[in-house]
Amino acid sequence: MDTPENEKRSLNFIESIIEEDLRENKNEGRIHLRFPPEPNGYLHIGHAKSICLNFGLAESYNGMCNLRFDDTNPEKEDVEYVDSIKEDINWLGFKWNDQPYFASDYFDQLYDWAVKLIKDGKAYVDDQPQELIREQRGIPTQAGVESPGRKRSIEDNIKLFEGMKNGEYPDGSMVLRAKVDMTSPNMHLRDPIMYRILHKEHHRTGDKWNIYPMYDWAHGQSDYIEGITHSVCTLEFEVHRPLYNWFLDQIAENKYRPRQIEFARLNLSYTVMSKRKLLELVEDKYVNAWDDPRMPTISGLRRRGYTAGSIRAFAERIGVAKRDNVIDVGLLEFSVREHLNSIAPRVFGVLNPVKVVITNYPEGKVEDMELINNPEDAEAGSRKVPFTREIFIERDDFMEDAPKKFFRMGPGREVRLKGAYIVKCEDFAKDTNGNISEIYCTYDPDTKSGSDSSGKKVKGTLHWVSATHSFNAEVRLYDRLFSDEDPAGHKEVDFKEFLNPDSLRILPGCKLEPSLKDARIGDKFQFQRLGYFCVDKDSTPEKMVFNRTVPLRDSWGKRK
RNA sequence: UGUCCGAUGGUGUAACGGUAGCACUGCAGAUUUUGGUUCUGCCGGUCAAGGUUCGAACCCUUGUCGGACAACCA
Repeated sequence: MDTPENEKRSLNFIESIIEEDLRENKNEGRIHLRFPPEPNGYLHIGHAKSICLNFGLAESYNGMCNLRFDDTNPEKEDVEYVDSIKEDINWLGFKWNDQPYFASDYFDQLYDWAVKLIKDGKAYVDDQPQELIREQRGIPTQAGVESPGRKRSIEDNIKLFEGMKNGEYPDGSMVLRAKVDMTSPNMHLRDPIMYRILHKEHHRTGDKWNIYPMYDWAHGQSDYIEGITHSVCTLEFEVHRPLYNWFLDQIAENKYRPRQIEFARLNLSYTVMSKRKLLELVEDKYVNAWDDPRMPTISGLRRRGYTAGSIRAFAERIGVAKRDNVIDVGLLEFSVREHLNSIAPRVFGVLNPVKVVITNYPEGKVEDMELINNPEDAEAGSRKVPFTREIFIERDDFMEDAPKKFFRMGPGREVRLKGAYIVKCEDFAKDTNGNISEIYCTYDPDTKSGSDSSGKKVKGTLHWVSATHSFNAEVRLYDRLFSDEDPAGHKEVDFKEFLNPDSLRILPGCKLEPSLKDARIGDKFQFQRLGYFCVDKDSTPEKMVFNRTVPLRDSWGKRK
């Protein structure tokens, strides 16, 4: 702190590698990363970890980070996804170097390099059926057998490969394979497929190509073209690294090589993180959309009310390493609360209202009570909230037979109405079903907030809204989408079996203080004593809709 | 019977051969006109066995456990 020159910030293993490279002046000291999403789905919190890592590394080491779309599979990819991905990265607050890059921009170069490999005797066309190729590959514990295509002449290979490119052959009829080693214990080195035939329109190259490169043939080469120095990816690509390096060695013209570094992907408790499963939830309508506030997508979290800052703080807190990990979803919630606590204006909203009549308060009288907007932020100022004879309080804040530790309202008890008066409960009424229908209180005029001369001390303070000035709104309460800690971790049980039936509760008749009428979509508030809420995009001038981002910590509710 | 990777409190993550620290969670207390925030304290950990060393979470060996790899997906 005061001795920064002596203090060594602890580094994660990737930072250690980078600093060592810097010391050795590798790549003339350039630091250049990339975030390479496939545009086949929406980004989720796991991607956020990767985004914060890559762009964050570029920021802290004065380097650059490219956004590159890994768009080599037109069967799954779509512009809808590239747009959402750009939006999400922007929203998180990161700037990519230059324009977004696309692997599809390198198709010509990739093709030329493939031809070079053929000419070098390092690649060949295989026209065997897919099943045969798979069989010949063998299994991890047992070597594969070589394809007859390996013996084809260079001339024939060139001709066939050209034919593939020109669309002379049907889908699946042949592939281009690298000639590496069918006996390698690493499956990825057993003559991996470089190109497949796909007569499919690509969202950027149109119908120009009838063949598309595979991931392994596209990725490292793209890194090379862009001058990437550190190619950071997740652990499942670790076994690809020898192939990544092999391909680079075939095409590189100097000693520069991008270096692939793998880290452990994020797992969150009570959450599924695979794109396939998230897509299934959307397509089969288990949730309403990709940005459903229950989704772990960046767009879902944004709509839920999460701030970019809280997600970045979360990513910082969870760290980066190579061991498998499951982060408690509570840590993500902690991160939003922490941020929202410092910035969210406090307001009154009653979710489950019950009417209180203050019998000794004059009918028709309105007092504007001065309420602090945010005790954490002196700049936030204050606002006026109207107080009247009839108000609403939270149904949960009243108990007919209240235990000793219950600090709220009950027959004969005194509580403070925050920012207003201390009231005493004198009586209550029930409807025919036995539910409390009205509560009758008296107030003490000497206890007005800010000018209390009574000397009274009470245990409980309640939020409230004026029955005549508040307005109705819909509030949506969210709970975790899955009831199991690891919904995707059960071999015998489909993850959808663990869907929480109460993940969304809609409260149609909530009562909000009048100042909230001016709130706009995305605005965030602390509904005092309840939690953090934001205005949902479903809001209309007639009916406002609020999402509960996260409840406040509740040491009372936990105890019960 | 294959190759690669990993193993530090309940959960994450540091310690780079020299006092096992930090965050979240949990528990206890203080403050509080939010049972919020803030503050204080506490509980709790190096997978196992050998070896190297004055000294090992860290280096070596063996074992155990976990993960990844057998799409014309990325």
